[in-house]
Amino acid sequence: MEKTKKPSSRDVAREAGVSQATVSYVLNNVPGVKIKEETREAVLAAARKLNYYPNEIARSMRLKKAMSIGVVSDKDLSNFRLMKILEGIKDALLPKNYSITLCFDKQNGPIEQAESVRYYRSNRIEGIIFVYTELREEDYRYLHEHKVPFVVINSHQNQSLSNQVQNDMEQALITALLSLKNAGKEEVAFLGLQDRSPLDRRFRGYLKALAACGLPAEERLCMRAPGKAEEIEEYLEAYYAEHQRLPAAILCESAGIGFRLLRFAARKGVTVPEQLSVIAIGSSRFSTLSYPALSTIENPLYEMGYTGCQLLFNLIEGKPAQSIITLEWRFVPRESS
Amino acid sequence: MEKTKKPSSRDVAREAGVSQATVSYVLNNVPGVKIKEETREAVLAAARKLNYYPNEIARSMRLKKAMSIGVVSDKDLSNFRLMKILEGIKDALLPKNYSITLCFDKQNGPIEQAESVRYYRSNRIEGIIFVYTELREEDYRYLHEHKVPFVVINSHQNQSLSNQVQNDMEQALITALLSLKNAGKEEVAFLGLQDRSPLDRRFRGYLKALAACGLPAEERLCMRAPGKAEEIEEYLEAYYAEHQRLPAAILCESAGIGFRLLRFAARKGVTVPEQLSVIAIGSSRFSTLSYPALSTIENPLYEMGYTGCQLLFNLIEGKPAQSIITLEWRFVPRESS
DNA sequence: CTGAAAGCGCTAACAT
DNA sequence: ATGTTAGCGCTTTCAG
Repeated sequence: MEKTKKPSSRDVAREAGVSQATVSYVLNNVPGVKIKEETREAVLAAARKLNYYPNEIARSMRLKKAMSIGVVSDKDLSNFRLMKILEGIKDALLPKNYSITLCFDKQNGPIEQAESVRYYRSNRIEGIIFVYTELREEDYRYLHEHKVPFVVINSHQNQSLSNQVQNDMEQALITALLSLKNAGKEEVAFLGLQDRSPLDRRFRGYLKALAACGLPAEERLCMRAPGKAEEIEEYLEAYYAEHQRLPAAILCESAGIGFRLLRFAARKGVTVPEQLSVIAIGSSRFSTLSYPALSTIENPLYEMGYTGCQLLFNLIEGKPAQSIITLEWRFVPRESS
Repeated sequence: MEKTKKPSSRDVAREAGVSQATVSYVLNNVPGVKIKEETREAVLAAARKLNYYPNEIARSMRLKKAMSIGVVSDKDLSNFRLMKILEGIKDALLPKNYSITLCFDKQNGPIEQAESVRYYRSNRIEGIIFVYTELREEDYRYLHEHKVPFVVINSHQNQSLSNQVQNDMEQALITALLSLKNAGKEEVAFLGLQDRSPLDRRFRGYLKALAACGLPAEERLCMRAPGKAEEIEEYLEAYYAEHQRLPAAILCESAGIGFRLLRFAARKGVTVPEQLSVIAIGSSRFSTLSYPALSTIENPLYEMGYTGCQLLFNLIEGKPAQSIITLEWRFVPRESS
């Protein structure tokens, strides 16, 4: 692929018979600089004739702005989440002509060696959006100390840390439980994994919503499986063997777990939603494709991306801004409840 | 976020008591340039002391290399595909220290106005990877004419066009059909959409594999639904009403359609795989989460990304390279067949 | 209203 | 073995 030399603003200037400065003025519509209509036309014509497009790298260099922001995700995140969030980020970026640089941070190493942070130090990006389940506290500290503009978009964070797009699922949770209650299902269990501190918030939300709805909270209804999500069907098997039945309704910690519960119910011949109502917390592009379609409580992914990005720009531009933003989840009933 | 001025190579030079050139030499390990161990140490020490990291923008500018490639996807693509491909691209990029710039092209407009192409013209990226179901022929022409380094990664393309990572599913298809035949299912239908020229290849592959396996091809077995994927259950309803039964085995055009067929079967009380075997063409992260888990014929997404990226680099660097690469699909049996 | 000139941070001849 | 120097393509004072 031979490099056909691209014209520079200098070439355009020569072609139009003006100076380079003038070219810059008209092409950027620099405010406060008046250009005679005649010269402006000449420049535009020359640019078109030569097929000129400004070199963004040179521009970046001069302006000392990378014109790009980095987006990182820990790989465990469902792709659906990330893509939806990316769409939101992109739309927020569009009017600014910024681009998205995808970063792939290794999860284990110290954050100062993460690709995203290296990119920032090298001026390749102006800020970082972490789409993480959880950013370690030491990483927060590091980023703050080094004045790296960043925001964290997540749905699991327990504490209210700064630079964060948070979300509130309490109301949606109550709406969901109420719909169960109205359907006569007074016995609502929670199914999740034991060792998942990032998702604890969901369990606590469940407990809180239970109380708000006047529903009983019993030990038997807290189904916390040991091990990994892949093994949850074994847990259900054991639970079923012990209790000889499933609760009337089960709220699942994640969509993945919801699907597995659906699998289990189908295997056991438990009909959903007649004998068992299932609702999962979290979005999935598969929700409408399972049988029955999975009712979910969804986080506003697109909006999280959009606002997160705006937050980041406020940080980059040093504008005063509230550094924690909260968005609402919503209950989307489908066939399984 | 106040900009704490970052040190430049000049600062490092001053600190180490050497020239800027020397700094560049040691930091880049320029081949053919010998530096006294002593000075090298001094430079390294100074860099560490000042917390110096080279400004990649300036470097890009000088080198006339953007150090980034653009990746575009038409939004209809399942996210799973894209993410897997991105991982492959990333790994191919890693040793080169190139980054990924995500581009979002509008699907309808002319390609010369697409973001990816604009980024290329502006020197923000050095080449483009299109993860497209189909790139229009006029777009191919445009890209070639303007000498834009690009490759297309897709699984649907009918014709053998250049700069493409292709794939061959014939063998995998035969393996799948054979496994059906061995299970006594001699009647294998194809379920897909009518108006989907990009996916026609799959249908033709089915026909070919059928012949190769000595299986009959009947009109009744070609289930081509009108309308969109969302409406396929209605089509199945009609088909069922007309024939009073489903074929013994059905090969689905895509994973999404496979899931919908599973839904339909569950609703009708048709047991899978006993009464009906289901196999879908395409990868999905939900294959293991449906009930029963969906057997699929999967394309080598990661490898497609990886090789696609290498192909692109050959183009960028002007190396001679075969411009069409073919990778093999593979059959992954699960519970539904 | 427009031009001349400086310089962003880096690399690579070319000198020494 | 290292230093000098000249730009890369752009924006932006500062003059005119």
